[in-house]
Amino acid sequence: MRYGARMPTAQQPSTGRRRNPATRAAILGTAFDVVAELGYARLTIEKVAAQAGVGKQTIYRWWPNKGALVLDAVLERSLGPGEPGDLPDSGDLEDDLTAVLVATVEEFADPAFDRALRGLTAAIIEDPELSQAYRERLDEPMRDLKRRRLRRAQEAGQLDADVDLDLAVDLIFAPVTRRWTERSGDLTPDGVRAIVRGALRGLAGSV
Amino acid sequence: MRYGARMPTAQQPSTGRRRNPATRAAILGTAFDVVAELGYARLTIEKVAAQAGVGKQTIYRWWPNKGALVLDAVLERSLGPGEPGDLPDSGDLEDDLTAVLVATVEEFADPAFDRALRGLTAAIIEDPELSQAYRERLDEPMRDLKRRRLRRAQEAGQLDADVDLDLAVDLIFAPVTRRWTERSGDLTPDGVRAIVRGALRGLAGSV
DNA sequence: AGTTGTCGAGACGGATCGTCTCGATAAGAA
DNA sequence: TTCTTATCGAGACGATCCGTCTCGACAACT
Repeated sequence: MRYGARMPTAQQPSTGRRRNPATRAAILGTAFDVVAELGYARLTIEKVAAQAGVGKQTIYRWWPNKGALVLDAVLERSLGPGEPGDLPDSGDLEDDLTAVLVATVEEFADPAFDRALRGLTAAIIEDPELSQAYRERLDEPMRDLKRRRLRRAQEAGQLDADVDLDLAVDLIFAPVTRRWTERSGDLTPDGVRAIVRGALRGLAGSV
Repeated sequence: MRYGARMPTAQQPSTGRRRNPATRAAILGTAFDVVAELGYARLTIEKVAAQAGVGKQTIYRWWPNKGALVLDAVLERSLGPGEPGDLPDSGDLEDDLTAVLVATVEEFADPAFDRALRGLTAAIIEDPELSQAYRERLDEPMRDLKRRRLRRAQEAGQLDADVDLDLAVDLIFAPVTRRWTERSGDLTPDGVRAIVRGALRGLAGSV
């Protein structure tokens, strides 16, 4: 299964009827709704097709499987048309990172978004190709924003100059993701701030 | 679906034929093999039953669904009969944590174990009840070992006395899990050591 | 000897899979 | 315009798997 070859964004051939953007939008919108309501395991192509008022073949023509469909659905819905802007930069790194993570946790609190993202995550874990597509289209762009904010912090002298930025991103953001996926651990604003503070100051800072 | 009520460890009634432990073992062993070969999505109860030489009903009698079956299969195979011993304590916290994480990464390198654990993780993300069972039977016991090691480090003055141990566990272990699930990031011994060092010293340690 | 629960086997109706074909339609090419 | 090509909705198809149910054999305790 190759992603990117017959993906929904494949280029048009020179002749023939063109793809209907409204159909694409209806499919992705319905796919998001279904995964948000039933989760990934109980999402079926037939259900999406019927609920979107679309033939099954129309879905199979553009997406190789459930995972690719859900990835596009989540991308379309969560990111929307706008370019992702930079992370906040108030001058206080700890405050800014906490704000970003609190906003993330608030998104998880929306049951529809929570279930949709869980569905996508479950699909990604088992499918290396989908995982790569996710990385390139969602994770890596977000990571880039985080790295940029951290680099500014280094320039401002708020972060050690020699720390690897990918390590820093993982240290700060991975604990929140873990608490979310495993449904255990403190995800309140205070708990999130403690993670940021711990990552910045270190667990053995005063010894 | 209630886990723990008709789980495989339910107590025997006073009379009637007893459950065959060999049958249970055959089912769990086959379930592990199947999820290790095909992954969770393509594992079916029918396949496990046929391959284990067992009636479908025998599986449905003891496990409510795929997820519960795979959880037991992984628990049985990975933990085995022995009690999980304590984490190493050489006196050097950084070395010990690095060793534990390197061992974890080496387990991920076994394709069978990798796929089985991915299958279980995918199931857990979408099923709150299964996630709770996983937490109680696998995650929390492991977490306890980690907390104990960290507490000894506090007593030895190698860790700040006021840090929350659950926060510490997440900071140290979550980054490795993230790199594994998303298949991106440095999982070499050096990369793992960098995570431990970063968590202990902090990203803004010398500013 | 009687009771009770487990076991392997497989039938069952239903859901969904992914492929295939159909007739209608739209858009560029000749 | 006319022809060619691709998309669209609809649904038939054989296949797999779901979860439930029933059967006859068997084992363990009363």
